[in-house]
Amino acid sequence: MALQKNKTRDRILGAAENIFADKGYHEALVDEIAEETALSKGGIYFHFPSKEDLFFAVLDRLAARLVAKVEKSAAAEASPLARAEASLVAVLSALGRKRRLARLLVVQGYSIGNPFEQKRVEIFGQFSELIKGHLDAAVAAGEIRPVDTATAAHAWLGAINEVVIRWLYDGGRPPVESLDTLRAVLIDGLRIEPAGTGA
Amino acid sequence: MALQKNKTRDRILGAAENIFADKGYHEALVDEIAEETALSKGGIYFHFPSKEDLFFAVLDRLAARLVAKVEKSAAAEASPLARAEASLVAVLSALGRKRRLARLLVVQGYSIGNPFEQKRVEIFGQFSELIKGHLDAAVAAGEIRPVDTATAAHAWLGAINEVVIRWLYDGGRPPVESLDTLRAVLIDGLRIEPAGTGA
DNA sequence: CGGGAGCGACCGACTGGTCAGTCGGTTTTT
DNA sequence: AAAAACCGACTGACCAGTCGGTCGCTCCCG
Repeated sequence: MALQKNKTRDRILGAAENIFADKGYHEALVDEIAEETALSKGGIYFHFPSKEDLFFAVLDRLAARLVAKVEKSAAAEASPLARAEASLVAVLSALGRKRRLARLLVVQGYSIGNPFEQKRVEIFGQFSELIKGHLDAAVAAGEIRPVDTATAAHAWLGAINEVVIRWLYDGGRPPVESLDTLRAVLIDGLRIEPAGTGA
Repeated sequence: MALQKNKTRDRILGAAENIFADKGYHEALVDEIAEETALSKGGIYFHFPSKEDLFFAVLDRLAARLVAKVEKSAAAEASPLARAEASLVAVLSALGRKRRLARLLVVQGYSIGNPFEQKRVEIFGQFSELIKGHLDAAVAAGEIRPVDTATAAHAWLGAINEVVIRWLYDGGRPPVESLDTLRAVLIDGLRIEPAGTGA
């Protein structure tokens, strides 16, 4: 019956979420998901046409849950900027509460296996060290406020990363043309203006 | 001879860079790389112990080139903040000039195949739309300066993404504890302060 | 009221294609 | 002649997806 069908579907989605979160897409076997569901491989394929579709369904479900949560927190605020800020808080705390799901949504989704993620972290680390060095110096020189420069450096990197990705996929204008906006977003908030208040 | 060996090694790295950039890790076949190098598979394996090692060597080479370029531009500037900003510019323009390599370094390195990247873009798109909406409203309400809200939203997302990733791997404090820094970096630069100058 | 036809849900052994990596052998260099 | 560089057919493991079949339920017909 239809009800039963959806219940099983959900069971599969739940199990798949676990397995994918633990192992990433390539490492996860459909047979494992079947076992965790107490179903057979055929049973899985009765509900989903392919492993890929199953994976996407898992991601969709996860993203939908997160979007709902974020929108709810935003709705509680009065001003637009406060709503924006509330979204920021909501995403960070939601992801922070569920490490495994964060992993799935944020990296595993497009990852390849553990050593690869390690390498990615290593390479990005080089760049964030570089940025952090400059920010530290800027703090020391009194050019910017004394923030947590490590985190700020990661934020910079992430921002750059994402802007480049959007350019790669949306085929929009090259990343350099986003510079003004990035400067406004990333730098101006840190700056100690001669005329400004500071904190 | 040693020199010859390194020359061949470089030829392999170059070919591998191309293939990996085009197809991503999983889709790229060692046989293809061999063909592009005008070498046999065995020849490749004489120089690299595994496909994975080869891939990492490609990434290392790429990252090293980029780091060098970035450090060079930074060195030309006088103040720390200017050096930080120069790095930002250098990364963006370097990646912007070489789309394929950007792809390799920024996404393919830890990607899984095209449909997956598509899905990732789709899901992240939902969130950036959400953020963009709030930023647009904040602009309309005169709370923040009129920046390119789409780009700003992507920058936000990327920053969040990266902060979460660092937490996942470095096992540091949960992401929410980075909030103050993120607020400083992401929000304060946009804010139109009652006392501030603005532009 | 029994039986059997139809069907949705599920089973699990099997197939077919794919590739990373190997290895005995050949060529080139020193 | 020894070693280094390279060849390429082959293997072994892997795993997504298939397919003929089972099981239990409902509904209709005699």
